[in-house]
Amino acid sequence: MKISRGQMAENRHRILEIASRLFREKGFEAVGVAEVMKAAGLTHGSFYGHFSSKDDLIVQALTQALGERNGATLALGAYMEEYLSPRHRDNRAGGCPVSGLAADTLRQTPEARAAITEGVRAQIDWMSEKVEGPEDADRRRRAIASWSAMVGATILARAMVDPILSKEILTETLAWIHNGPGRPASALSEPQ
Amino acid sequence: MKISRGQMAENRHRILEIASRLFREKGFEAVGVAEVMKAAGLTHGSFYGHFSSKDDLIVQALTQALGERNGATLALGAYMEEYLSPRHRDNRAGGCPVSGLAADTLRQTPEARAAITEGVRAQIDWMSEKVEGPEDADRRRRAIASWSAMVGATILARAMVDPILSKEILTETLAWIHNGPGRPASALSEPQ
DNA sequence: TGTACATCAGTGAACGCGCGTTCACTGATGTAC
DNA sequence: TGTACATCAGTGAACGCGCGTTCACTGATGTAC
Repeated sequence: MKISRGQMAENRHRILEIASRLFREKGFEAVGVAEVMKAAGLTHGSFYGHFSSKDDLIVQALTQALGERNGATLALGAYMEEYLSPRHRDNRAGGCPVSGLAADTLRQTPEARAAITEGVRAQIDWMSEKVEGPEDADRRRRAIASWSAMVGATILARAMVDPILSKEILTETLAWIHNGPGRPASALSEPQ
Repeated sequence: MKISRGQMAENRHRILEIASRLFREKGFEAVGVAEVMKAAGLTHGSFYGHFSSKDDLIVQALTQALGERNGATLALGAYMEEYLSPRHRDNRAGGCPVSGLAADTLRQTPEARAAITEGVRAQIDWMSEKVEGPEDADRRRRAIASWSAMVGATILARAMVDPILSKEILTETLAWIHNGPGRPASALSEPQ
């Protein structure tokens, strides 16, 4: 049956929210259209009233997730600590879509890759402004390298079966990007 | 028809080699058993004479790829330059299985995750020996952070649709991990 | 060394299943009067 | 404001397809004598 326009907009928003979380948790390929719609409390048939295809949903969900910019209000140091915490490592569904989906997106449509490209560009620009350094080029370099390390460490820490190695990757990467070489790890606050 | 024992061992080796390349190129989920067997010049039916399941193939192929340790004979600096080169970025099928498959492996069986865990552990140990630093703990920290940055930068550079941003991620990450902060990028040799 | 036969790697058709997508239908919404 | 009807979001069965896996069969290999 037909529903109100406001209800329909709400439904679309809920589908995107749920799809975004499921994609981050399981990857694009492992999540089905029917699974998303069921989790949104709808049947799979109405999916194509909202989106033209699963690829379309992927682009929309990715764009929305990238636009939310979770911890962007934090200071850079606090943001890095949160990003490289066990909490973020263990929160794939609600975590950063770049570390959760960058490797998956690489094999998706050009539209999806374009979405994550702009997300990464915005992230690097934002970090470049916040990071310390004598010149713009130094700050941008440090932002790019730190961001690469944050994404890589998160992906590696999530893949490890050994919790000690997993935690070590997070802690040592944080110490390196945040404090630079030479500062002892014990001087850092230990999250969790 | 039956074939000789030597032929069978050759076939098994060829299946693993091809599977390893296809997995790195397309991901575990996007590569089918039939596709692997066809690429190996066999029919899909004989697959289960070599492996107990697709999950078993994934573990075997991952273990073999991780064991090959491509550039481990290079000096660390040359290894980093090669790793963060456009050549390695564009050579997914023949490239490092960690940057190619770590994000995929996270959602695989515990056996596959255990395989990549040991690969990462060996990589960190190897880099810790080669890296410069006053104490063991400093060297290990630098190895972990550099490795995280190499994996993250490779994944990000592969996902970008903008070739300038993609190259910048590689170049700036290399400059940071290899030379430390402050050294101008222009002082680096430019691969390709 | 030569022969007879058991072994078994590979073949190819078939299976059950879940996927993305389509479509005739339903009935509440929103609008024309 | 009240009524009649066109619109269209959602429903649920159905589709074609490719997947991982199974299995009866084939015929070259390897072995017992």
